Amino acid sequence: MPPAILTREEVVARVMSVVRRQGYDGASIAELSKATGLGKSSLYHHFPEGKDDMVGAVIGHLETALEASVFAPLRAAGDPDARLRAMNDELGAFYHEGREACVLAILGIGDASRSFHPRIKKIFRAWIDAIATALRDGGLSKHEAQARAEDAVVRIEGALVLARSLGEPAIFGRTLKALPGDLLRR
Amino acid sequence: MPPAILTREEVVARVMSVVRRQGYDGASIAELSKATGLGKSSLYHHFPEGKDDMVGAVIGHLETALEASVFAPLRAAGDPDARLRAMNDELGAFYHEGREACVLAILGIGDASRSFHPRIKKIFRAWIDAIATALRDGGLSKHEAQARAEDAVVRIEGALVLARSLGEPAIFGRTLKALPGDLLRR
DNA sequence: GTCTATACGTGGATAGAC
DNA sequence: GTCTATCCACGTATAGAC
Repeated sequence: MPPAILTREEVVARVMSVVRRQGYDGASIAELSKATGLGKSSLYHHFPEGKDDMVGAVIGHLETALEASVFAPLRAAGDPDARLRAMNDELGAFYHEGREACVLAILGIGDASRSFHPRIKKIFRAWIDAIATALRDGGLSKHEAQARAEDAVVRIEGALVLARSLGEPAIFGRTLKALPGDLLRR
Repeated sequence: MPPAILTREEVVARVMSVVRRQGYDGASIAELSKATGLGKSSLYHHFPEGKDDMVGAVIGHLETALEASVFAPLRAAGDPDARLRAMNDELGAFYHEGREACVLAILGIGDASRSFHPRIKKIFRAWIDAIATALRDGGLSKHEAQARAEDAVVRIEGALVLARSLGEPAIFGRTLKALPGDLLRR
């Protein structure tokens, strides 16, 4: 196979796609090889520590991608309601309007991938804090902003679970749509 | 090993416990054997179709247990607020106050256990419908009751995801506590 | 950087004695 | 109903040629 058709980013994206659907244990090296178009040995060349390395790269991607496209805009200046709606747009795309599961949830729920929990935890914390910042700018008290931000992530994650479990992606869209108003209500 | 120390129910409960923590693919037969105290062959004696049979029994248990302890009480006569609080009590115990993950979510999110999706779906639907019944009795319109009931399950599942991902079981308790008031608000 | 070939453990599942 | 022993496929990972 010709060298380097895919960039590392694209490879990581495809690994993520498999982990999303199959979970950590279900994402076999053979599957990842097929999904990336790289032979097993090529995968090990790029990720010397093996599977943990591959999944770790996925988390690394999430850390930077979510920070750039979701968290930073939530903390930036501007109308809080608009910032929340911008988050919704990014999430809608990221989760394919509710058709794709959340890697954070898949890795966060189980004991299997416990070594990743600290990083998963940090991402969720950063997300909650970023939403809370927007809500404070919307005039809510520090305490109320934190509580509602937590509830926001709860609802987003829950909507993804239910959307996939029921085979009704629309649940995710409905949940997102209600968020800005509910969160900023006084 | 002496015969029949555990009833079938207890065996199924232990299988559930492993699936909850390890997921479908992560729950190996060896692990299930250890958790139940039954040798591999004994497990296959009780569940001739193998792993799918074991997990299927877990779902069967959930179907009857949730119906009896959660759904039926939600639909029964009585004060709607009290019925919702009774649900909370059951859920608190069932999920060990947020320390245990939801088997329905674990099996519902991924593609691995796709054959179980129809049954998972039915359970979630029954849950939403039962909550909606309580909310209609609380004076909400059919449409509003259905929408809020869906949101209730969204929040419960999301709270379980976040509680485990953050290692903060208390998130689950807080979410449950807010539910009855939020759902019945006019 | 990619490949083929392979090592070695563990996966799910079965045979057959007791 | 339980056990020991075993089967074979597939899991992760590595060796070494190109």
